[in-house]
Amino acid sequence: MTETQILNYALNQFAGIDADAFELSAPYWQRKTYAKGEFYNEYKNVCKYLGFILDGVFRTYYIDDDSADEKNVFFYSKNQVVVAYKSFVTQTPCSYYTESMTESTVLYIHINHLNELYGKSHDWERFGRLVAETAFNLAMNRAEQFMFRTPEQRYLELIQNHPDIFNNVPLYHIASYLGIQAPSLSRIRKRMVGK
Amino acid sequence: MTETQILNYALNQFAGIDADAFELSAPYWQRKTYAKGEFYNEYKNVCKYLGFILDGVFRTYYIDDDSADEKNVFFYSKNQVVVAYKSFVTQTPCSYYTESMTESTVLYIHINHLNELYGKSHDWERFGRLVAETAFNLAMNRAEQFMFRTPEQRYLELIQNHPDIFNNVPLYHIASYLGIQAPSLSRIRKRMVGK
DNA sequence: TGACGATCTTAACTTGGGTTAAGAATATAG
DNA sequence: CTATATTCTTAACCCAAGTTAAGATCGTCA
Repeated sequence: MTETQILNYALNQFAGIDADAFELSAPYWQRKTYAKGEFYNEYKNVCKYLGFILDGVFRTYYIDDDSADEKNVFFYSKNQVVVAYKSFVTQTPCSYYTESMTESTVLYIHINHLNELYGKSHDWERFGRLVAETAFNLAMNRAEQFMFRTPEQRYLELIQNHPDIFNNVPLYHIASYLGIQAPSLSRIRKRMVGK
Repeated sequence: MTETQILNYALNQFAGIDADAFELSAPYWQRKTYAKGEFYNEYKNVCKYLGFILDGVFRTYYIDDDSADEKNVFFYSKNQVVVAYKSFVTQTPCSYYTESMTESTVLYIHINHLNELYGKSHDWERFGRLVAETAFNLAMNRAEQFMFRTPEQRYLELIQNHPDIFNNVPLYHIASYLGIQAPSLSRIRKRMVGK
């Protein structure tokens, strides 16, 4: 499959974008490769693009003023959308950094073109709504992980639900995502060997 | 001001709903009072109504299978929307309970009527989008509170940003919302006296 | 393959929340 | 205005995560 076909297929799966609707969007998608550590969007920048990950893993992280260290907020991997959602929909500066953690390839579309598509087709309107719901679910899941689960439970769920991320990301980044320090994650892993 | 005028004003503030658009919706709004402890929506029920709180405080909470105790997820108070958002937009059973914590008064609208309004007016379409954004912000803020702040910081921010809630809710419910036990909140409060 | 840098684990100690149960303070109703 | 229920605080003990620094392991590239 060509990259365009992959995108077509994925958009159809995600939001029922049909061949005609995809045709409308075809001229707008651009391709970009990211080096490891390259930013998708930076702190204080307005996010103008919505990206579809063909390959690679991205993370968005927060830099704490006091503690000065990075806290991972979201991971995004292959066949997922990468976007600084709030910044993108409100076109306001972002509070986070979003960077590529590996060599990555992305197809992306500009917000103006997306807005244009919203007006042209119900399929794309539905896509917009589903991206909104996805963003909400992402945020809500994150809140629930912290409100209802222990670090150990969060760790197990990550391995279960996102082995692709677990297998491609250093443990100290996993720890940060789980809301704990690297030594704590080591202890959790050690404790679990007995089970 | 009559209750309808209050609603009209609030909808205009929130989403720029103009007089004509409000007129369209007027026949659909219903009024209901809730006794303390009465449910707005229950676990496993599909949330069919979006409510506007004229007076009172609501909470949504989660019941943990293991620990068996309630965990407060959101508070909603006067002049805010109360709705089990995910259940409402997807019309699927809710994972939470949402109940009134005080005597409350609500104006509510059925999802079918709201969908009807979306088709009839751009003002109402915008309203729908803004409710979606509000829900996202609520969830994202909650995630951020847990990812980036200590329990003490969360406590201070709650007092700062939501004194109305702080003043109308027992401390053990605040503790649950902050993700800690009541004795821990007492310790935090004691620690803070010195500052 | 050998050396360097990156990553992961471990140890020792500190800190803060969890748990349980008792008691103090506050509200509420009779 | 007392009795009762509700809410809040305190105490004592436990346990998990934070912190810091050292050492082990792993990868990579010259």
